[in-house]
Amino acid sequence: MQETSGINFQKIEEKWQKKWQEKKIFEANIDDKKKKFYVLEMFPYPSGSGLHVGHAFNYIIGDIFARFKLMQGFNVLHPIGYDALGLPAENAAIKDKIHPEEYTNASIKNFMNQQKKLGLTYDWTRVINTANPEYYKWDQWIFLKMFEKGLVYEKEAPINWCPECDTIISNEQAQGGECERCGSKIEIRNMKQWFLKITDYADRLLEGHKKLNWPERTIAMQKNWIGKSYGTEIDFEINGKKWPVFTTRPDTLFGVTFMVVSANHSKLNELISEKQKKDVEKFLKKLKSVSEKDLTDMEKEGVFTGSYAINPITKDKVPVYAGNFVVADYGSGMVMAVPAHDQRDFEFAKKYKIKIKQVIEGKITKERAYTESGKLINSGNFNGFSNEEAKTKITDYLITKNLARRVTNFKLRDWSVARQRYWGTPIPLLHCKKCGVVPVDEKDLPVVLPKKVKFGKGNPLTTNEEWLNVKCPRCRGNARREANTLDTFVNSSWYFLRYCDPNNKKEIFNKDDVNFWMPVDLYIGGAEHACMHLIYCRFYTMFLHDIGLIKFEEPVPRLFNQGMINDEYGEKMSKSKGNSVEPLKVMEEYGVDTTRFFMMSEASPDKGFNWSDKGIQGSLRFVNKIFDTFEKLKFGKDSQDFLIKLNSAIKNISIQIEALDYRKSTIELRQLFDLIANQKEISKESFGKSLKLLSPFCPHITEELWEKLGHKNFISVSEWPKFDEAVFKFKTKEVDLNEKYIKYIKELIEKFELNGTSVKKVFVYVVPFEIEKLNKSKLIKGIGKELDIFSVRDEKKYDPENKSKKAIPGIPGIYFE
RNA sequence: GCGAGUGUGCCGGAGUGGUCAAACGGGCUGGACUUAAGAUCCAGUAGCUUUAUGCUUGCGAAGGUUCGAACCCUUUCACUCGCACCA
Repeated sequence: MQETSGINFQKIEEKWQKKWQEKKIFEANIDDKKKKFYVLEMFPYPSGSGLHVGHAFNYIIGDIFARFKLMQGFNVLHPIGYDALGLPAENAAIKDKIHPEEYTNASIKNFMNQQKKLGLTYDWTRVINTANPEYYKWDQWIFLKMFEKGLVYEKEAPINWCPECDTIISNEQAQGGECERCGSKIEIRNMKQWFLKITDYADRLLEGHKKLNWPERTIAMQKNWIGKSYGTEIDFEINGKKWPVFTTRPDTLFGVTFMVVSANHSKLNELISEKQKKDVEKFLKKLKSVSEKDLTDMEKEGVFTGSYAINPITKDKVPVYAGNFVVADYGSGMVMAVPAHDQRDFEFAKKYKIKIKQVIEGKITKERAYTESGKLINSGNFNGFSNEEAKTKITDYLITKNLARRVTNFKLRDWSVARQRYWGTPIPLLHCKKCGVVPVDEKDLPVVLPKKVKFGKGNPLTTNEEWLNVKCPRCRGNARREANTLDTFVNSSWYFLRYCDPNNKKEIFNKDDVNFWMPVDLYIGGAEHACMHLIYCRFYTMFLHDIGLIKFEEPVPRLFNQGMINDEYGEKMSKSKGNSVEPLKVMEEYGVDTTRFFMMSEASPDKGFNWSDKGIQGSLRFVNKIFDTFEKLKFGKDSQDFLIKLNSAIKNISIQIEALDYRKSTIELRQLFDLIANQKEISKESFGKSLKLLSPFCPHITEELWEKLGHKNFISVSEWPKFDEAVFKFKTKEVDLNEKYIKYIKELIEKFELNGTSVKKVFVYVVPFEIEKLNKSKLIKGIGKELDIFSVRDEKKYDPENKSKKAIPGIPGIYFE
């Protein structure tokens, strides 16, 4: 605590936090008389190191909104929980030689204690913990429902393997060829694995975007990730067999001079001739030595397979190459190459001296293919058509010959959900020798994680034989449990539903509760989840909707991405760099409210900022000054100036909080309290209103001063002040329009009178703020005509239909009678 | 390459057609208070002079629209973030 402040913030904080808790003012209950509002921050992964500034920032942003809505009279649900399962806990536990469960429970306890110090409006009766079998039971239950509906399947596929985490990870978690958790280079392995058929929902995930009030870049990222494209799948004949190839450019079919199959294609062997075998093997070996990450920067390379493909339309025979730049699991893993009109194919053709055949008019240079549109040439019957027309015509022609189909392709892959690690939700499936894969009976849920396992290399769950061996519910024979656990993103895909009814043991949730509180009216979290959690949770919600459990398809109509907080020099905070700021230490030193106010005044919540201790001094000054002002304040009558400021603050802050533009509110509050400090006297009521405006930002000190002001209720749940427009009519200061403007009006009048129109009266528009300040008589004198003044900001708002005021075309702001 | 942004004083950033040398913070300079420091308060912080509710210049750059542009349009440059060989 700063010695100089003289105010014991800690005492005030503890006092009010205790009172809030005792009176349960933040506990949510279903109440049909009030409108509900569900504010949610992304629940944390409880790591051993406790809260970092990013957490605090996240919670405070949500808390201010929740407090605002509470004061506006909404029935607010503002819960918190812990995303407790997952690899880091397991790894940390192994390192510390304790059980992941103990590690996690200790971390949660620590997190909760720290969160409670922030003065947040959480409803602590609704806390959830995903590591609790009562929670993950329902993960398993949903999984079985998906299994029932055919959305769960097992297949051998190339998957992302993280050697560091010793497990498979999903595409979403392996972006850029690096593990999302630990940053290790991802290996591609072929393994039999469990998938959720999220691709079934690809179209609806895209479609749903239209309904969402989300940051555009988040939507753009999701769209990009889902990657829908329309095209044509054309059959080429290779060695007497049909090979489909996906293209978005069927118009260039006459220009195909070679084919490229992915070097990772599962049927590559069928294409390799005896003669080329050695070359291909050499090439594949070389590729293996390069990680996927480096591959993206690599030059396009390939090797001739020895096979030729027959172009279905020209009957040309073109060589088939195996290449490093073709994605194995997109389309059919093979592309038709048109070097004249595709830059990649162009580079490849140059390198391997393959023929380039131009089929669209345009300039091809030494370095660049022609990728723009144009008229078709060298394309048989299709010459002369624009390439856009040709896309349709050629596709139609091929379809009549049964050589092609119109298809839609997605970049989105099915969600690989199985993890070969311990600290996750056990997959509720059994392997029976007779019956094959059998789902666990619903009544046997939850499948609880066995406590006794050996941690080390490999999957710990395979070390407990007692747990693994079970009877098959179908044939009563011997079966073994599926030893994989679910990706922890499964746990977080529906947790917001559980908050609505967190302790239900009989069902996943009470439908009435969920349909009352959901959807989440405001969801706040980091942008890094755009293509993971935020896609998964939409998928889960759609699924639960489809099986009739919930009425809505989109869980989060409004999303807010908070910015990052970096250190003073703009560097990302990290423990290893030693530049991280511990929010609780700062709060101990400066007080919670000061820190809250500081964080919100540094930058808009969506932008983030570079943390500097210097800045917090300013906020401390502000908070201290409020106490100081209160001591010196004389209560009496409000001045007009102050009433105007207070009411504009009420109006502005209400709008700003609604838009999560908190930074501007902190400025407004500074100005307001500065003005209060300069008032000779002020009414108690107005001071109270000012405190209310500050309350969401600085809840403890405003509670304290509210009490000192003589109130018996909590300011936190008092009524948000109302804006009084009547106050504004007192503005009277005079202002002149600029001389040039007057001159311009005069010139116009002259022009009109020269044309024979006599001008009797002029209508002038000014900005609303100026209208009461305008020196009208001076203006009339300047122009030499009678005039009316309009308070209109935008000339487009004028009513040109109103015949009595004739508008001069093209010239805003002046009207003649 | 594609997508989303950003560019204003010493710094963070307000301002999105007329209230504008530019809010509000921070920093710096000077002053008051103090034995001193801190805290607090006051003044200054683009240039010029006639020191003024003065003039000029100015909001990445260049054009344009307008009586009037940081704000609208066009071109351009720079930076940040995200995705990326998706055919």
